[in-house]
Amino acid sequence: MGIVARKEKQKQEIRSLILEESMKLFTEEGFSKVSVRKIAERIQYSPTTLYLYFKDKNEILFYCCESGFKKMLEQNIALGLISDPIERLHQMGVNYLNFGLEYPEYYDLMFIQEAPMSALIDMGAGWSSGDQALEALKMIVQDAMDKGLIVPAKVETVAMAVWSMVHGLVSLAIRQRLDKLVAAEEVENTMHESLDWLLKTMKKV
Amino acid sequence: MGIVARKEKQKQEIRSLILEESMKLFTEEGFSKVSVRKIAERIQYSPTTLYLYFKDKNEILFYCCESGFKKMLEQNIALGLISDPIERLHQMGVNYLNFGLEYPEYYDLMFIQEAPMSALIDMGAGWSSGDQALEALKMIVQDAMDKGLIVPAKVETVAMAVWSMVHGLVSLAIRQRLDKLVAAEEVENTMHESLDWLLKTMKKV
DNA sequence: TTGAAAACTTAACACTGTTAATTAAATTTA
DNA sequence: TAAATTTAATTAACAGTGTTAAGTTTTCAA
Repeated sequence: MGIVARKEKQKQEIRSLILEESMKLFTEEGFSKVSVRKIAERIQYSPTTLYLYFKDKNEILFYCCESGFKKMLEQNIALGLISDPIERLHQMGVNYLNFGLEYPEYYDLMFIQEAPMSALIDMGAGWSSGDQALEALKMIVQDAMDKGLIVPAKVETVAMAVWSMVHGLVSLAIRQRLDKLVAAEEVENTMHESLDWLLKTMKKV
Repeated sequence: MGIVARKEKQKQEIRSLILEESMKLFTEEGFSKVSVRKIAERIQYSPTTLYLYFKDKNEILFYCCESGFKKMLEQNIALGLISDPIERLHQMGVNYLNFGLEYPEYYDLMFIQEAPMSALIDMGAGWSSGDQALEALKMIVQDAMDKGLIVPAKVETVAMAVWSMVHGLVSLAIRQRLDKLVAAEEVENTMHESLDWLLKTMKKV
């Protein structure tokens, strides 16, 4: 059975090759410029070969997305060191903003485009990495409430509010909408001020 | 000079015809399905004729966007009747959520897609209708601060926070992300709860 | 009625995702 | 080892996209 294992390994290697090159194309040329043909050309295969390894383009995008989440979660490992829930939540928000502004193409894919979600539905799979991040958020909120740092409310409600706000900030920024509210060079600063404002405001006095 | 005026009028009529049919296509088939060829077919013109009336597709989308803003602003005329700034802000938020959930394709175009913004930059024009809505938001926030109903802060910071949150709610909902946090049938409800939570939280005690 | 200007269309380019049919390579069987 | 079978990859094609250049038809003034 060694031969069948090797074949499987080779198959996985080509899959990774496709995904790696896709993600390079991503960061280099942006979401809208990534095409099946371009990916194929880069890995020196015919475009249709990709369909032997992935159902369609959406599925490729989905897996790129997954790897974006890993990238994002890495930034959050240092968070455990912060004991104060509000401070931890704040740092989580700062990380979120920074990730979005530093890797806008990834962010676009992970939270704005519908392609990866369509793939997810087609595959009948779960949003494992995304769920993990949301679970972390809910736990912090719960923790803050348990310690009486914020006014009690439904955890999902508060988590949704916080997530929506940071997502709103990043997505409006990425899509050039925030510079309609403040001068372009002040956008990033004001984004952080808005986040600070939220956390200060929700903190029980 | 009557003849030149009539010609101009005819030209405007075809422009409107293009835009109207584009918007129908929009609400009927969704943003991603709108193509130059489909619009052309519907108005019984050749696809290339559209380029005699608009620079490119983005410009068409931009004007559709503008009309979306008009639709949105209409919902807000009754707002003037509410004297309490917080209550007014709340109702404005509710309207925003409702608009986004009722006309997701319009919302997509107005706040998520980058096409209309690219057109705006190409045209060197202003975001007149969008600016108007943002101005209204800032004024309410300022009013609330003047009346001592919320903690003083930079108006732009608070306005950005509020806008980002409602935009975050709508855009995450539209892109099927919120049902990762709450069951699909509870999404709309929880969205409103999150908005309520924000306004209750930011209200000075 | 002729000639210029305006309005519109046809043909084409360079792309896109995707499928069916075909060829080439690797592996198993006789 | 040679033939048969399975697997892997490719070519050709379809139906669609936005957009430009060149050609045609229509409109209107001299």
